[in-house]
Amino acid sequence: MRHMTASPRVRMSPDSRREQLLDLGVRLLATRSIDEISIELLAEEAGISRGLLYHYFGNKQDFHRAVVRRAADELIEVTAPSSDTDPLVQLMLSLGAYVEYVTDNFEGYVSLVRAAASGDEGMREIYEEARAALTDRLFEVAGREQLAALGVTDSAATRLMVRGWSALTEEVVISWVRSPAGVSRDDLLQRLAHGLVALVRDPA
Amino acid sequence: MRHMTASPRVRMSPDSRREQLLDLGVRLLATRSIDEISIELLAEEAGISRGLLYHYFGNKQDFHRAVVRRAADELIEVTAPSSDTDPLVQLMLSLGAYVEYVTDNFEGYVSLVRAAASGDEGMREIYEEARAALTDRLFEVAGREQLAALGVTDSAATRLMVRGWSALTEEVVISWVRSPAGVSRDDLLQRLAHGLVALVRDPA
DNA sequence: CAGCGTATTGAACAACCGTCAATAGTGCTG
DNA sequence: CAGCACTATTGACGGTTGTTCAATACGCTG
Repeated sequence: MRHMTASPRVRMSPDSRREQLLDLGVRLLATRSIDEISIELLAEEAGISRGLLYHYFGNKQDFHRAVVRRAADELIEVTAPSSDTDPLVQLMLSLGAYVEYVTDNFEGYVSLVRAAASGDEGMREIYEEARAALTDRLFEVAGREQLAALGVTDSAATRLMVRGWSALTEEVVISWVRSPAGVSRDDLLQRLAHGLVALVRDPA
Repeated sequence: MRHMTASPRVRMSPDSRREQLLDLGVRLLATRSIDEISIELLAEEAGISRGLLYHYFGNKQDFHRAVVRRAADELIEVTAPSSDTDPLVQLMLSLGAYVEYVTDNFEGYVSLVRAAASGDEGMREIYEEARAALTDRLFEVAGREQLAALGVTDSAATRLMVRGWSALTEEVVISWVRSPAGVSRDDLLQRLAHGLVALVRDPA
């Protein structure tokens, strides 16, 4: 039963206030889509006036972008690459961490993906960066030689398919978490990992 | 130079009025995202009052859904399956038609995909149906035996990967149309088609 | 051409975004 | 410890857009 006491006025340091608002934004993202987070709602939930938000973020769009960026950063951090030498093992581990994140953080993750697909250009840019960060590191650890050994060469077509695989993975994992339908976690990871290799391998 | 004459009041039959509004909605979708189509804008563009829209559609959400449903139906119709017997040829032809549609109708298509990813549940439902219609027919024409010959059996895992392949195809085609980066149309189609087969084939 | 059904309007209300001058915490200074 | 300055914070205001509803007028019918 909070909110009963309309505390008079709390003056915080700009940093902690900003932090508080961003955290709250990410937390709210688990319950509603990004554009259901109105300034109105956020201000009330944070116990501040609407006007204050504009002291920290230029406008609603800016705030939304900042929230999404933070959520994306969390995702990237949590699914950080391990230090295994075998690129396929590496891939499986990363995928596993990713699946775990989506599982534990389902609603929030869905909101993140949705936000990325919104009309806003800057929003999509943020998400593109995050996606790139997630996939690029998979290829960085595997040297050019190791990739060649798998029948993979770097090319525009390859990059295109990797991008596609990202979209596939998102869709499949979200769908799987919603209803696994008897598909085991290991099977899922196997198919995704092998899928990437198959999609990216040079045509015979 | 329309809009100069604020024609006094035109009384149309409910059917043609509804049609006009939906068509206009789809047309506007080529220029802006779905939620940039405000009632305000639409009413002005259609030369009617804002209030009238509520005579035909319950609210903005309903109208947006109707517009997206219509756009999705157009896509399905345009990429209708041919009558070739070889499922792989069939797939290539369908994919070709799809790529052509996206090319000719780029902005509108992007808006459609974005709308589908919006927060609205009903919106996504509409899009899910459309996606299912697009992929299901690929598998219907190929009989169970033909699929078996390709090493494919129907299962939850298969359906999951098909769904993922849809997302992949969307992403890849949109990305390719934006910047082909030297990848030929044939190469694109080849990779998508082979990709589907590889993703869906039973694990060795 | 009068009358009727209903397509259509426009005013009114609500919710929300964004701005800005005024207010009041907080730390510093003498 | 009192006063001061800095600035975080507020609240009221104007503008846009979604939604409702009683009043209006178009076009058909007898």
